Amino acid sequence: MPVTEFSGRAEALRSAADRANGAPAAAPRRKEHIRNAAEADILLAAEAVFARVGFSGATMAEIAERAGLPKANLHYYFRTKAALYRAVLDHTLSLWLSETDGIRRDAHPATALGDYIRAKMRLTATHPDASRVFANEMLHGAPQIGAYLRRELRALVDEKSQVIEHWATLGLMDKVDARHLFFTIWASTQTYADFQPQVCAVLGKAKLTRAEYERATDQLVRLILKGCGISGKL
Amino acid sequence: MPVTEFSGRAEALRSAADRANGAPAAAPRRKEHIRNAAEADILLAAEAVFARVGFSGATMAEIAERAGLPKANLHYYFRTKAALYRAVLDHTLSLWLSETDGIRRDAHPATALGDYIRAKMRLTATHPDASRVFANEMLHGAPQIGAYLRRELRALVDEKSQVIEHWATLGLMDKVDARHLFFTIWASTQTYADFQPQVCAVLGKAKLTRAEYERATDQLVRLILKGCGISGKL
DNA sequence: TACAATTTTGACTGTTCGGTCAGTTTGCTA
DNA sequence: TAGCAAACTGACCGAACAGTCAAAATTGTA
Repeated sequence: MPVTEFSGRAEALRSAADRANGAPAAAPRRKEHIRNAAEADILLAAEAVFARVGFSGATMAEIAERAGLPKANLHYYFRTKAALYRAVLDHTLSLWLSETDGIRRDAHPATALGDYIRAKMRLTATHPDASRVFANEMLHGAPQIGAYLRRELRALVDEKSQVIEHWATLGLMDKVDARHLFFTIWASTQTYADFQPQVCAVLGKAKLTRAEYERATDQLVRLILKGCGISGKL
Repeated sequence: MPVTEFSGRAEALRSAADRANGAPAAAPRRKEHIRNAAEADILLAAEAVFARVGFSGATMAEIAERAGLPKANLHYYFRTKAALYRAVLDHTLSLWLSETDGIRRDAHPATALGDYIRAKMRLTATHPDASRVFANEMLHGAPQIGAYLRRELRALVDEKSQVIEHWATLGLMDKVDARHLFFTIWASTQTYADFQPQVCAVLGKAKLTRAEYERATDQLVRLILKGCGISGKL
């Protein structure tokens, strides 16, 4: 679900570059795999570079080198650096959204919230660069995705907050401010990507191992469930 | 306690620019107020600009304009953009450190941790730009302050973690991984500065009010104390 | 007041980087 | 295989920017 799109029609037929650009008109179906492959390579390289040095710090030359093609070719697929950045952000946001599905009235908060935290942590572990690009955008005032946050994200959180309040009225958990609870969950999970140097320094490790992630996840789930007064199961 | 310093002698006599630079030799004591005032202005302006657009995005021209002096004058006080950035970071870190004083063996975890969280949140509310500059540095791999993290910060956290483990053996709280608990506290508080656009968007507010900060603080203190099995008081 | 050191400043420079363009190559179709 | 559109590329350009410099102004002091 790209942020920068307003219609929604025939989306599958248009490429990420099309969406981000305005772009060189529809390709005759067959050659699309070339486009798709090239775009995927570029997006991956761009994500890594944007994550490490931010938007202004990134150079098209470095992204090109990392993607293994000449700079001019980058500009063939993505007209401007800004367009490429938007495409990376769009790609990232589509990852972020789908995780809240388990938060439904008929679920039990222990499993629903526990699974949500676990899923969020897994995403952080598997896509740290995506997390960092997102964090960077946020840090700089969210100029690109501010509208998306106020629309889609806010609506989603409103809906899920009602579910949580419902659980509270059923006595399944304490009355909490659900929105601030989300902030806490998001922050506590993403910090393992965004602040990785700090985490590694304090733990005295060169990198975060699978085991360390599990340790962090277990403790966080326990802390938050207990903190919200959610008992073991059922 | 500046990070980039190794000696420690006669520190009060040397200015921030000296420390960051290598610098134009000691001034004859008397005129120092000019230096200090200018440096303070510049650091304030630089913090704001670095926070908004990051290191690479910031221009010396913009910082100069914001500080109300010509660009060349900036370079008189801080030789390079990198030196200025370091000075801002140093200034920020000195804020960050002193907050853990209340975490001592003879304190009760309810007050010690509660006060710590409250202090951290207050710092976030009063110095959001400092938080953002720090976050930015972290996000980009902490090239400047990595050594500091591995030395001072790690030692500090090791020490405080022992205190928390001690509390657990006394039965005052659950056995938790103290280091991960710190990560959670840091992330959950700083998110109100670093991810402010997201927070505001979800809450449907243009800016975070004093009341909203208090609401967030109260909930976070309650959540974490209860989550760690720390009972009301005494 | 004369002087020396510090501070201030506008003008200038070399470099880096986003973006363009004209021309070539490649892949598909008839 | 001819023809055409898409994909690719090296060379180039102009703007933005960090950093320099030489000279002027200010400040403290003897």
